[in-house]
Amino acid sequence: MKYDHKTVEPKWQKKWEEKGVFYAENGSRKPKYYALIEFPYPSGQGLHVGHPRPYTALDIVARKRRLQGYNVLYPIGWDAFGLPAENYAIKNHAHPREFTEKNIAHFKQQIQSLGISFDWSREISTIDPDYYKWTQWIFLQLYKKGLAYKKEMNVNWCTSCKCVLANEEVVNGVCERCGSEVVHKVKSQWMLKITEYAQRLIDDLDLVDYPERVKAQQKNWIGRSTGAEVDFDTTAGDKLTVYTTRPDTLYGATYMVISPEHPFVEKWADKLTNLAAVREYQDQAAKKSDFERTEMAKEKTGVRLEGVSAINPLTKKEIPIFVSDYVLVSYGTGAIMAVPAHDTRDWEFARKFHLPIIEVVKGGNVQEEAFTDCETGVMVNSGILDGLTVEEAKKRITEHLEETGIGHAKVNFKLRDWVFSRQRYWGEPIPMVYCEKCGWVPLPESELPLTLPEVESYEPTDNGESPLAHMTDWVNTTCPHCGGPAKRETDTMPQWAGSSWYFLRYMDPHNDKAFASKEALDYWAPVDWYNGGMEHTTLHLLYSRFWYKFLYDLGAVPTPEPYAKRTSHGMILGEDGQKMSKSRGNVINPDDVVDEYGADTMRLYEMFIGDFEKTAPWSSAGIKGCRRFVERFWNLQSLLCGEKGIRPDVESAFHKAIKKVSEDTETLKFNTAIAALMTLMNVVTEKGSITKEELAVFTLLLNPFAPHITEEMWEICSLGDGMAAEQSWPAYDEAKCKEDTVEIVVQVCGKVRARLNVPAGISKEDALRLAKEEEKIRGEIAGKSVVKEIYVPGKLVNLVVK
RNA sequence: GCCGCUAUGGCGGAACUGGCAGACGCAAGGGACUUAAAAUCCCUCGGUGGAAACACUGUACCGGUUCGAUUCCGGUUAGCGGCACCA
Repeated sequence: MKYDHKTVEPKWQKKWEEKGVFYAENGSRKPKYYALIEFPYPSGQGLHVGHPRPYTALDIVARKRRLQGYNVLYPIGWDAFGLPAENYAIKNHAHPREFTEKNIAHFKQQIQSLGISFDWSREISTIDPDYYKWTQWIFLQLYKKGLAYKKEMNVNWCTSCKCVLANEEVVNGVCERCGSEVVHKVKSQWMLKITEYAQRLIDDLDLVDYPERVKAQQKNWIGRSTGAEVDFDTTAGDKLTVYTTRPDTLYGATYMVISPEHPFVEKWADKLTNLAAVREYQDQAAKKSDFERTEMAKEKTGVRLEGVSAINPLTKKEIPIFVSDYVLVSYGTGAIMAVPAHDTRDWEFARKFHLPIIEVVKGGNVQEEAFTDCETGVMVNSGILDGLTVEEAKKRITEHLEETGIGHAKVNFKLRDWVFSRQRYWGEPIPMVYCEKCGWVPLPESELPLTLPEVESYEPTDNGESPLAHMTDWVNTTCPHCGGPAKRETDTMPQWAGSSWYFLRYMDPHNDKAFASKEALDYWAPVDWYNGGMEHTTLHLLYSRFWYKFLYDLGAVPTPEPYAKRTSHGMILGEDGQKMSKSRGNVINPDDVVDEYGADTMRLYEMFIGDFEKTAPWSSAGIKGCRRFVERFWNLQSLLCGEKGIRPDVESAFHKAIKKVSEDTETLKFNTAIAALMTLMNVVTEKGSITKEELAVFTLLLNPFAPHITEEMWEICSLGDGMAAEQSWPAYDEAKCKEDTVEIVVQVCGKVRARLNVPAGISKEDALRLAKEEEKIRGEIAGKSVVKEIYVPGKLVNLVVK
């Protein structure tokens, strides 16, 4: 009796859809459960075998929750704006929308063939004007609260995409997407003040259940540090303010450095006797790309500002000021006090420029290398601080700075504001208008959505303007404020905009009065379980937490954090252990797998492949093993016998399996859950028969993993009323998970010497007595004295002899 | 350099809270069925010695704690991910 997945799988997919079994209900009185996967970007390549891994994992959770009586929301949509569609459009003179919609249709058909229990009635797409109306609406709220602003700034510019990038999108000095060189350009950009939320984005990680590595990465990225700002007097008269995390080393500051972009260079121009050399250095620094700047990091460079010097506020000594690109304009005050004895970079610089190195923390040899240890040292050469530990000195000096007005304690973050404009067509238009008289004016909310106009050319311009800039009819408008002539913003939003709030739209996707109703938000928020890739930790995950917190402050959402629990899946590699790619020729197409083995086998295999959180190589032999399991399950119907109920000799096997599967599906251990089902299969086939009740339990346990074959089994064996998907999750009895007799191990001095079969509840005394009576053990302990007896209930006896 | 993580058979991987290392699956070898093959079923399967019972040994490496360590502690090595001149 061969199992034919090609007729069974489409049959059930159709039935589920017709009956709407997976539709979530708003306003239900049942407890809710919201499971979420990252909505895909519908690329031209179609579905990858990596996609079904997280989809199946949360599908198992969602299906199990439904069987447990929850009203489950498990939605999907499309993150459909994005560069590939625009590039395709440029190349083929087609509209990016057509291309994207074709891809969506393809993705949808592929995903539906996997039997994932998504609620398709809530499908959304970020390119839908009814959707991006609310993306624009949120932007307007940010603007109204002063969290969106336009600023001339030095931005990352991808030379190939001809577009600015957020800091998060620059990886090793090149464009994250295309790998091309990234250079600096001064441009006027819309910015979002994510820095305003830096502290809360760290603090509220305590409220959520995320993997430690995700929390650590976000904290790292936000980069909080504590220290002090200190004012140094200069011979030019101006105070030069620096930020330092080591105010304790202030007595050791022997020179200062400002970044090449620091405004004081301009301010002091007429006082500098070597202005030409300084200008030359600034020009060189400006020309360097991020990549070059990182490469050059090995060798320190710089120029002294001749004609101006600073005064160390504690030692009152005059110290030189340098300009060097090892100081970044964007962090702290763009200027530092250099303490070569206790900072590696300052030490290198001091060595190169023959500057004095003064030890202020004892413990190392500062002529050999910088001593940066904060734990062991004691302060020296430091006036009021002498004899204190570093920690004490930090506290003492900060008090002193505040008393004398020289400085104050200060917290700094590495996190930068979010560059929000893109010089591209295929994104949400930014709903802002520029009026000569009124400046930037937001579009009235009643005019949303501001839709994308049809253009003829999608080619971005070399001067850095969006293709929309050519659309004079669209660009020229009237000022909503004064009614005079005005121009629209022609930059669009980044792809991260639509994905920063999509999970809220699923709660109430057809609402035209609000992004979601209060009732829907109160019922569904927060997301109970959100699974997604590690690569989004400092991008999407951080951005969406920021937007959600902003909405929380507006009173628009009910909880401080959007996602109660976050997990991450590992990638699926090619059979050769390499990342799948066309050029390596190791790509597995999910359509082929579904066609040959069926969706159930594919799902089981992707869950059985290994630790869910780790990468795992595809194995075509491995998937055959899962197909074998599916067929063995199918053949259980031939073992059906006339007996009733769950029979005593297999009862504990069933209860153990229910327990194991129930628990493991909650902790991402899908591989061992399936192993438990395989073990149960071995027990049943060994026994050679199965009752209807036993088969019903088996079928329900397997249902979340392999939904199609289990529905078919449920139906043809008449295992109960309705569909398998409409039943209740099997319950186990802890007492019945235990066997009547257990095998305990008898060790002598920690080495296994015998095994005993004893009744499960045996007492310590009986176990020890039986162990000592055992033939083998008697021999081992004869003539020796037992100095210690250890008994671990139901597991082992250990006799320590001398 | 900093932060986080990992290391177990031929392979993917199990092992609760310190208690039988290698569950489950794959591959391999042997056998049954078959004219043959596929499929299916049965047996073996970390290493060394042994016909076998069994013994010794074994979870990257060195050391420690413990009756007992894959698990805890200290150190080393290798690999993965993130950040990186952030003062």
